Amino acid sequence: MESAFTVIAEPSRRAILHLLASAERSVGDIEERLRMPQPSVSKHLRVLREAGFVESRVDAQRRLYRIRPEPLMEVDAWLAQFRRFWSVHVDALERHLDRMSQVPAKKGKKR
Amino acid sequence: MESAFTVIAEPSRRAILHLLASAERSVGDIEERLRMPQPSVSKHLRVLREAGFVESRVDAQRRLYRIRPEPLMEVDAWLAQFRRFWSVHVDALERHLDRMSQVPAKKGKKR
DNA sequence: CAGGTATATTCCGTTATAGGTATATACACG
DNA sequence: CGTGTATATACCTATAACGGAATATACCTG
Repeated sequence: MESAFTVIAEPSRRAILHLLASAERSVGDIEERLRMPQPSVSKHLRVLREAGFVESRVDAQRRLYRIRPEPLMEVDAWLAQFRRFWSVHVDALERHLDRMSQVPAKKGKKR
Repeated sequence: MESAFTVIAEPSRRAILHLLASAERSVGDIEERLRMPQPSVSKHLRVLREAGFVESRVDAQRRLYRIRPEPLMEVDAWLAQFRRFWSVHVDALERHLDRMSQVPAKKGKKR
């Protein structure tokens, strides 16, 4: 199977995923929003589907596609090993925000 | 310039980045740890360098390569739009771990 | 400056993939 | 059941990228 990384290497596929991030959409919907030929959309959706990024359900003649998170989580997990390279900046920002907000959050575990 | 996504689509390049995540390394070091021909290593390092993933410094005849976080941060930023798809599960895991750990962390903001 | 070590580059052949066009399948509805 | 709409697939071509082998460059040391 295609690796999650090679699948999202394609700009059109990232654009499709971006669209689906906000809502479930039909092929024709994607086609017109991205101004992309319909066979291209279908082909990219096939790749996305086979790699587990999306799933579809039938609605009359249309197929409605939506995000499946698993492969994206895999990418996220791979990225984890590098977060310490920029977490120092994030921590600095966090400290800054802590100083700014004078009301201490009682249950401070959630961001 | 090559997109950060296409650069990390290559398994050998992800392997190199993984190695560099733990320490700065020379080309020969990478070569033997990954059992990969030296020209391949150099060529992948060139791609990584030109895309901003790594930088090198000179140490006698050797070049020592280390991570630069910017392109990885870009990938991380792109992933952000999808986190809500699995954050519910992460929260569930977090609650589970909270229940498991009977000693409440006094300064619970850091993990 | 000669020889050795470390790394980079060039050249080449193979292969995978994206895009375009045409066509096929699926479903709805009169 | 025929026509229109929505989506999928097949076929083809061009191009880009990887890997391998050979070679070039850089730098150190005696």
